Amino acid sequence: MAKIKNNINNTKKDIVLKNAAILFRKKGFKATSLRELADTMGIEAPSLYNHINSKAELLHNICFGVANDFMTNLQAVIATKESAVEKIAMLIRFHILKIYSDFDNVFVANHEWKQLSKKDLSAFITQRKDYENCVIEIIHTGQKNKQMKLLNAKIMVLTILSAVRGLEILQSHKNNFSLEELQDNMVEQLLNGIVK
Amino acid sequence: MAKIKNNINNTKKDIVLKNAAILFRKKGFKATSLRELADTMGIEAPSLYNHINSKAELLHNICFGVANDFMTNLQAVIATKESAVEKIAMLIRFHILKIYSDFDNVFVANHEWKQLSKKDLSAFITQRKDYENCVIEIIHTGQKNKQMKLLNAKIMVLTILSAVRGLEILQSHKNNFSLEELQDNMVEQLLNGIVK
DNA sequence: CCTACCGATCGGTAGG
DNA sequence: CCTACCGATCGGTAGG
Repeated sequence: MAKIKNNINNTKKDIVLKNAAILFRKKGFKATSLRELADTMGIEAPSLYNHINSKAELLHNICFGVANDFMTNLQAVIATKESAVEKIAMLIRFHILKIYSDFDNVFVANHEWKQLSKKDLSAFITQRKDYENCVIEIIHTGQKNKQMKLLNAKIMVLTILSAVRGLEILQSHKNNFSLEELQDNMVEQLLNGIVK
Repeated sequence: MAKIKNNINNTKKDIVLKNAAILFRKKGFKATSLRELADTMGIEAPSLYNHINSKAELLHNICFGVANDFMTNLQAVIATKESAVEKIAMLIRFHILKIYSDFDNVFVANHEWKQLSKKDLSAFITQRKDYENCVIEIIHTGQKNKQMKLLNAKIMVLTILSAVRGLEILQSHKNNFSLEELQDNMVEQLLNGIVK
């Protein structure tokens, strides 16, 4: 009988990936052993190799999975007819949505990518750079259209991405405010500031 | 002859700490071995123990050193007679100054603190929480004085601290803009936004 | 999916 | 500051 794959976590490999993301997020990639990971599934460490090829592969799948999600969304946002300001708002909202709904994977991609293998690492950095350059382009458009201030566009993007990527404290605050409240407040602050 | 200690990097322990910060920043705490660290000084690993007591002690000193710097500055800022808005601007400027002038230590404190020993970890988290609560208090004052918008104060602080703490990409951009430009742009964006 | 086990590497100690 | 070495743990393999 052939196994039916779908996008929900149900293959064994998906479960391994999900549990790996949780452990990598809590303890870090290097500090997580495959024995611990196997423990979360009630199996022995060598049995993991029926589902994966290496520990590095787990981090690879998590980091590039997240990176692809963001890149896909970015391209969809760029393709819309919205204004530059609205596009930036959409990006901020998506970052917060993702970290809210897919916390472990996003956190690991944001904090553990340095542990990727040498080859993966350079590909990941390139993808990040591409992402940032696309956002800078949006800002440039907004500045040409006189929608946005003539601040340094690189710094503007660094600030926005740094703010949305670094929301590590979120988990403990998750009960304090809803997704919408977080999105609305952060979009308002990053676009229009906090001073009256 | 007694050794004369001063605040500049010149005792052997200071050199160990400085080199440790560089390695921890580049590779992560767990991924850095004491043998590598010893290599940077041209000595063998066991010789490190003439200057330190454990690997954990290195991370402890880095993280709490940075945390104390920020806490000291925060108290100085709070003690001034400046407005709430100006106080927040001062905090943002200090964060950027520190990450600019003391990059390795600040980066490690921001990204590797989860690897602290259990006891250190809870103390560090408490100190962070205290810091955030103090900043929230400043925001509340600004809101009461009608200087600041009535956005969620916790989210405002999370956003500001996330933005200044996550400036990891800074090192590669260090030649692209000066400290003052980075400070001015980020203060303007975080306080007044990027939309005209 | 298991048991048995490997070579490598780790933080750290003993003793000088 | 060194050499010699330790027990523990790691990612991963062999073989069933």
